[in-house]
Order: sequence, then C-alpha cells, then structure tokens
Amino acid sequence: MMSKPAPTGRKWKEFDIGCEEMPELPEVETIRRDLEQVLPGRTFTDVKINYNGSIKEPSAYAIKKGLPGRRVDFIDRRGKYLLFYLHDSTVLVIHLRMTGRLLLFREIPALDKHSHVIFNFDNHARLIFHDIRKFGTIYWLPEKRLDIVKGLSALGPEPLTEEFNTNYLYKTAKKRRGQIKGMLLNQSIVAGLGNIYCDEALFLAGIRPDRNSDSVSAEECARLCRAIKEVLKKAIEKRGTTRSDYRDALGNYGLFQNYLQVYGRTGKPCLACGSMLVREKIAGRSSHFCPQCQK
DNA sequence: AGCAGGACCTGATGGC
DNA sequence: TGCCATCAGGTCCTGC
Repeated sequence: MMSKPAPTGRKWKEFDIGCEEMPELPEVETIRRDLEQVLPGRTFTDVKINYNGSIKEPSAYAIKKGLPGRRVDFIDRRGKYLLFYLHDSTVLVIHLRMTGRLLLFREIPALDKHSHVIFNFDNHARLIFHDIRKFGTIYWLPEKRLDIVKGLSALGPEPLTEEFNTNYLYKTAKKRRGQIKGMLLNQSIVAGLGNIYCDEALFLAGIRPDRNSDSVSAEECARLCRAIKEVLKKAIEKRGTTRSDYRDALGNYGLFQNYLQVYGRTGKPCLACGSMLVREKIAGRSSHFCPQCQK
C-alpha cells in the first residue's frame, strides 16, 4: 500500500480537515477535535447556502436568517453525527454521509460547485460544507427537538464506552438472524461503524462477515468487542483513513490506511497467514476478509 | 419486527 | 472519441 507523507504541522492559515474517504466514527471524531480547537466561543456572522437540498430542517432561509449572531459553545459527536451546541440551546447537526467534508479556512478559499454551504465566523474563520454526492444533511434545531433527526435519536451505544460491552454484543447477536456484518453496520445497534472498520474489526476478531450473528459465541463476541474498540482507537489516533492520493500542500492526511489489514487489499496476501484475501458482497456491502483466518 | 433491496447522487472506470 | 453500464457506500423508505 502506498504510504502517505506524515502530516506536517497544522497551519491555521488554510487547513483542510476533511476526509477523502467515507467518514466513519474515527474520521468524524478527528474533524470534531479539530473544530473544537477553533470554533467554541466564535459567533456566526454570515451563512451562504448554494444548494438548499443539504438543509433538512428547518430551511435554508431560516438558517441564513437565524444563525448569524449565535455563538458556538462546544462540539460533540454521536455516531457519525457532528453536533454544534450553540449558546442559546440550539444545535447545528451535520452528517457527512459518504462524500461530505468540512473544511476550515482562515483565508477566502477556492470554492467549487460542490461547496454547498459556507459558514462565516467573527474571527474570519470559514467553515465549508463540501459534498460531491449531495447525500450529507444539515439540521438546526432546539436541543429539545433533536428527536426530529430520526437516525440520531435511534442510535445505539457508542462503541468506545462501557455501555458497549461483550454482554450487550452477545445478547444482541443471539436474538437476531441476519449476518454479523449487517448487525455491526446497523447504527441502532452500535453507533459509528461503517464498511471499512467493520471489515477490519471482523478480521481482528477472526470472524467471517457472513456468519449468522446468532452463531457467534460468547468468546467470539468478547474478541469482536475488543477488536472494535481497538481498531477505532487506533484509527482515531492515526486521524482516520485517507485512501485517495490527492491533498493540497497544506492539508493533513489520515494515516490509518497504512494499518488496514483487509479493506482494499483484495487479492493480496493476508498479513497474518499469507492466503489470498477475498471480497464478497455481504449484507449489501463489499466485504473484505481472509477465508483462512476468519471462521 | 427484522431484513433485503431500491433510491438518493456524482465521479471514476472499463468495455465497445 | 463518445456512450453506456457499473460501482462506490450511509441512511431512509418500502415491501415482504
């Protein structure tokens, strides 16, 4: 695998905290941590919306009209959702879905046709919501009305908390009949896993993605629980996964692509046993695994 | 209720 | 060269 250059020191002048890959929990958490360095205490001055479709609630007009003058308190994350808590108990909710990026600039950045929303702040920071495939979603709601965001209110436990443990995983796996991979991708069972980290965790745990979840033993659930936490922690530490080659000179890359064991390595030797890794469509997603190591 | 599959989108890629 | 089909995957929706 091509290795990426190490990130250079962060430059406030113009930096790209987006992510080339489908953002899953580690990528969203990396973005959250970066935004948290800059935005709390800042006040929106102006919002430009070039594509209304990104705004789900209340409306592009209401956001343009209402956000200016409001101050960011702190930035939270639940699953793959970013939550900007504002000082007046309202929340700006952003989900990047597949191709969404959040890009923070100090200077006026080059915009293209995918730059759908531009948030301007009182310190001249600019936050660009950029989304090639227009799947990403933005809501601005009173804290008490977050239930409007269905996916958010239906989220299962955060995988890096105690609440997500072997017992929970085993009990849940036992009462379902579908494949284990489909279960892990289900955000109401565990929040924040996507295709890449599912495949990686199942490899680490030695479990085939197409196993029926109710056939996974308590011991295997213990391994899987450990593997999920381990892979997510490591990926956050490496600032997520970037698989595309493009970056601008001042941008920072994720580094976890250098640690992927199975995802995107179809036909290459398994790093544990040397047999050829395979890819199959499982639970509606391309799934990468080692037929030898994973039972 | 749980699960499969289509829809939503655009860009990259490959075959002819 | 262009044209078309296919693939990528997160979530919502429909239908079984």
